[in-house]
Amino acid sequence: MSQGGIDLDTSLGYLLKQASSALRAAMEDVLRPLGMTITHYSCLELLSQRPGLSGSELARGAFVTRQSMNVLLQALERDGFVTRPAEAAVGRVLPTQLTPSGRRSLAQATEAVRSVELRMVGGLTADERAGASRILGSMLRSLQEAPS
Amino acid sequence: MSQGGIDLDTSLGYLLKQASSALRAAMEDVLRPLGMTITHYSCLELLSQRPGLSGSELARGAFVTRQSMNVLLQALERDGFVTRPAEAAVGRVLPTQLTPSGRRSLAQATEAVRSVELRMVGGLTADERAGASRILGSMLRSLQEAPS
DNA sequence: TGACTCATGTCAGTAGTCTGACATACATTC
DNA sequence: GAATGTATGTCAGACTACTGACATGAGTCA
Repeated sequence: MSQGGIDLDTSLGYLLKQASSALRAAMEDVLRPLGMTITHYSCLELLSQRPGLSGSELARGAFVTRQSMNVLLQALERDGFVTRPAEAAVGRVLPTQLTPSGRRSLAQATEAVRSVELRMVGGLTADERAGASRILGSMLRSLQEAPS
Repeated sequence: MSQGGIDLDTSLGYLLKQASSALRAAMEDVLRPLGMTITHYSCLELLSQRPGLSGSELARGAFVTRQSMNVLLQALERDGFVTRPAEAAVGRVLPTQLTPSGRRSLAQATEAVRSVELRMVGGLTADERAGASRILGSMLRSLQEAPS
């Protein structure tokens, strides 16, 4: 039987949460002037790199439920940033595409987010960045395994 | 002028978000059977290690607003997990304490969360854990600096 | 002392996300 | 072919955490 709690000063989990929270706050700060939320930006960025993604796939990529993504997609479609076919060609999947307007909107946001990411890794060497990538990947895979 | 978006496959920011999201999901999975949310657990764990913290300090430690923490504290007080003086001894600060009941409730949650953290760092060597701590700390400090 | 700034606790309203539910379409299995 | 399981899109309601706002108390400085 272990004694005592989890030492927050040395816990990797708590540090991970701190870093992630700071990143989220920094991204919100630069996206707010553009009238964009993080989920909003994530959706456009995903569509830019993987055109034709379905709503469910976008939801997984942006770390929200497909219901939440659906609400966002309807707004983005209404505002002319994305297009979806009225009916599914196969199954129920509705492949989504960026419009030119959506691409323009994304371009500003990408620059803003890039500046945040550059600031975040600014103090790291190339080796440290590679190490961070490898270690975070290992932590991610371990967490995704079946719980003991 | 930079061209193209942010490559999600190599972005440290996206990887950080993935890892944090997986950690959150894993913690929710083990805390749900105990009828506890992450914020709920975080509040108790903070109080265990730093008795007498104010609501605002707890909010910062748990990464929520002081308004949200206030709602939670009122519920925890009502249910007998924490106690707060009816009036502030100095300023407006209401120092919060765990009750024995709160301590018992926390003990189970701590074990559950510890198992998640152990699984997360299970594939890492001691050197890698130290490296992760140093690198995440650097990223956190960089993000907390004034925006360029 | 008085003006100013800052931090805290709290109330109210709002926005974003979640859970629950249902219908539909494909894949797998017997 | 029928049954089952899995994945998707969507609607509705509930909930969580947020922003905005206000009052109060302490510290700072002229």
